Amino acid sequence: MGRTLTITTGQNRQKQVAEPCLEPCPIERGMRLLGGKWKGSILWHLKDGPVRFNDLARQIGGASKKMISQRLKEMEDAGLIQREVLCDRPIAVTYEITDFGRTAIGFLEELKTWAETNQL
Amino acid sequence: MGRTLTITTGQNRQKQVAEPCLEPCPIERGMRLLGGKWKGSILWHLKDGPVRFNDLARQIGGASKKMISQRLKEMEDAGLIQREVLCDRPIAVTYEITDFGRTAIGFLEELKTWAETNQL
DNA sequence: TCAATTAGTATCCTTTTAGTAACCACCTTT
DNA sequence: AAAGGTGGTTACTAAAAGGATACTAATTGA
Repeated sequence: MGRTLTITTGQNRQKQVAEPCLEPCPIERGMRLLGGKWKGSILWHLKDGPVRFNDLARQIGGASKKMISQRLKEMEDAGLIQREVLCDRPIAVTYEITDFGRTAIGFLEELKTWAETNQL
Repeated sequence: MGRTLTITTGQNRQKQVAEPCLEPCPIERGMRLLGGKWKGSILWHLKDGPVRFNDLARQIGGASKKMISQRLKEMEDAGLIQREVLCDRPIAVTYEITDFGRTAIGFLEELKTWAETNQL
């Protein structure tokens, strides 16, 4: 057993934990970035190269264009992906995974195989 | 580049993707189990042994008892954890990670270090 | 007796999320 | 012209999530 959970009872005779999670711990904060609905899927679909908006929306069946565009914006703000306008007048946009975003792929891979091996 | 994204235009002249995600792919399904708010944290806190309800609630600052009990129930239904009544009349309950739940710890560990090394 | 503990539940309320559908401007193809 | 494409946005709605507070009933300790 690694961690010890110490509970002390102070002179106010109120219980307190030695190491409470001061608000969100790393796991929680990581989840905020990648745990949102469709976020993992989106990042996963970008891992093999830039993808255009409508193609992405077509690939991720079940998510509406509204969802996709919302999540893309959030993920761009988080630095996970990058939006690039290839040209306007035929407008063309691609979304590309950033170096930072790529650091999360290993973890998504593990999640994927975990889900698959446990037939979820 | 591993995956090829083939888009065909049928005789109805409507675009379609070769391999659309038929509803939620493994990543999405995995996230449904572990991605909920506080779920990762809860599982993490159980990894070193059984913990009692109120201790858990004290450790995870920021989450209300209502949240904790809701999440615990969902995670028990998913088979990730196990509830055990030690005795009633002084009521005492512990929550313990199951073998299945333990299979997810590696992945949470990766998420944790990912979040920490990128100072999220 | 008073305060705190145990493990939750109940209620109310507000906020957030998610989904549908329509719509935009502009361009290309038939 | 009509239909389809591009990349989205807007409005509306329903559902879910989350927070705050109070409460239970039995027990323990000062």
